[in-house]
Amino acid sequence: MKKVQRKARRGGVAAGARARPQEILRAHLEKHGLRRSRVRDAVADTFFATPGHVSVEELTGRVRRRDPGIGHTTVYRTLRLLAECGLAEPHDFGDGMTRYDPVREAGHHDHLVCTACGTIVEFENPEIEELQGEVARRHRFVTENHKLELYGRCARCRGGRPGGST
Amino acid sequence: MKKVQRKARRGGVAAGARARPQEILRAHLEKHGLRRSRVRDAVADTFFATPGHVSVEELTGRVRRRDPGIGHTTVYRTLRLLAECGLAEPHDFGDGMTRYDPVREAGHHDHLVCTACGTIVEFENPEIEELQGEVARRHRFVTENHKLELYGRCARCRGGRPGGST
DNA sequence: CCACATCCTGATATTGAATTTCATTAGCGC
DNA sequence: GCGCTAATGAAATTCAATATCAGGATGTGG
Repeated sequence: MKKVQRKARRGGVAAGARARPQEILRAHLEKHGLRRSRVRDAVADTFFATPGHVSVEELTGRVRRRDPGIGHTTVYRTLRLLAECGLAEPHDFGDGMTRYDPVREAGHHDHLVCTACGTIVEFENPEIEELQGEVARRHRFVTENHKLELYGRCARCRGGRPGGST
Repeated sequence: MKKVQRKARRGGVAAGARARPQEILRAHLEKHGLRRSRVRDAVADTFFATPGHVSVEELTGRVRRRDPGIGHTTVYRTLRLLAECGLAEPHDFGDGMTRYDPVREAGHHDHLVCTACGTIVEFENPEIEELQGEVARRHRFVTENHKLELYGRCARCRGGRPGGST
């Protein structure tokens, strides 16, 4: 009906990614006849040195501390590359821009987002994943991807007050 | 840290909404010193007559079939109003625009999205909700909201081929 | 080491959803 | 009706994301 898959891309090496990120990227480049470059490396290295959930703008800033001339266009492109080979995962946490998570280990993780301070906490929960699989199966879907985000207020932001629940 | 709550708004009457939507909206307007208007009613009525997951653009089209002069600005504003009193729920399914779900009954529902044809299927799963609650509690969050979306290919779009899984 | 085809880069322009602005119109208490 | 104030919608604006394109970098074959 529409073009829904734009963001939810996923490339070759995905679920069981083990080799070092640089290796995976290099393989991906080679496979597609793409070239390495100083700039590309700078963006990728910087990306993997961040704690996570960076926006493109933030990452551009970080990269420029190392190499001031780098354009945001290239950062966008490199992040897309990383997303294509499963090394970066795009997220929309509702603040108007896409944030990218570096994918370091195999396990998928989901997020708790504090609506007050913006803190993002990661968690894994195999039981939920299992139930999701059941739901998909029941509806005859083959899932490629999923996202789960819980929005609320973290302990610090509630600062003592009790508060409700979902 | 940032302004994360822009989209994930939620107003007064929320979880157990029972009264007719029009009543809830009217109460919300009165409470905030806002006025009813022909246009507002047209947008709200049209919205509740849609099957769901409409984009603003689509809804504007539908509303204009009833009242051609209506501007998209007003549709945006009215949807925000509806979201504020818990009658509409904004979603980002990754196709570049926000889609709104009319909230008719109490139960929260989540979505299966086909990445091929764009079909959106709703489902409810109390067990998952329960596990989500546990996760939040474990991290000392009080959740206000959550979203869970499973992306994959529906039976029709797979057209026989088997395919993998998450 | 060089030439060349091709990819990469980044300034700039463009897109498109969403919001703001603002002059005008409409709702509502009196 | 009167007057206050909110609502409306055309137009302008914002802003993340993408496209364009001239010039630079890269790697290959000779």
